[in-house]
Amino acid sequence: MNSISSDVIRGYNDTMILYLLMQRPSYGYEISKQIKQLTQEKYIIKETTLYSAFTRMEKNGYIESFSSDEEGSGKRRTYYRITESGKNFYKEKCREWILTKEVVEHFILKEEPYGNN
Amino acid sequence: MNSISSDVIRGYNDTMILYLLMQRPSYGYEISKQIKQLTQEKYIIKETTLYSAFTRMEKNGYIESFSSDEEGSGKRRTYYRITESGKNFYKEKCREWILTKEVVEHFILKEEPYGNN
DNA sequence: AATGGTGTTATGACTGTCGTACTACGACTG
DNA sequence: CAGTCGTAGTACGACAGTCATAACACCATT
Repeated sequence: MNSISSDVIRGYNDTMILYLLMQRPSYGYEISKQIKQLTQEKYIIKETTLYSAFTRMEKNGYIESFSSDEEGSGKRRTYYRITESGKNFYKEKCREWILTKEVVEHFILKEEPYGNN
Repeated sequence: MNSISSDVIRGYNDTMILYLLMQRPSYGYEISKQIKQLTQEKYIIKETTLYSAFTRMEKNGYIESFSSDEEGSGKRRTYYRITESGKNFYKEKCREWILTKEVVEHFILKEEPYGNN
């Protein structure tokens, strides 16, 4: 087992999604692909987690949805864009991450890279 | 607000507790004090969270409880010590933390220390 | 016609954390 | 000596985020 449990990443799903939405509006399937790629498959977000994050964050005013009235075909997608409030939330989360790192690292023992046991 | 939300630290409460139990057997109240001190009050674990972590981890075989038949007075305490299985779990969690850091940091923008906007 | 990739939604369960409240003992203090 | 503070733990029910499972729908390729 060398991937990441959800309890550990919990609380950063929103941050990840918002980070990607800060670059450009996007939709569920694309976001999930990007997370997979960026983390080299170390973290793969579950569909249900992703979509429920969307609805939660929309309810909180962090993102806004709009339909892709793309000229072309019938692929129905719901796009999301980040709001100002969402940007602020994201920045707060980034600050919180710095703190969290500090806190957690007090409780982590690093193994010797050339351990001899 | 400059402390840490529980969703973010969730999944590391166990790790923190186990870290402290690796140094010596201990009990709830002491553990909670130590976490508070070590993090300079940046993180304060809730009683209920702590004690439910104890019962969960004992059930999972990561820790064992024993009563303090301390010679002295009637202070009733339940001590816990870490098991071999608990040590392994802890080490796994440390490895996972390294991974998690890598993963999350892909999605974090660091603010310029001398930002000029 | 079947499969695989794209794209989303619904439902109900589970788990860890939390708020609130309570018990209990000892020591200090006004 | 009643009240408060620090120590130490437990009970209960609620809640939020994640998950497993499943289904729907369209398109392209085989």
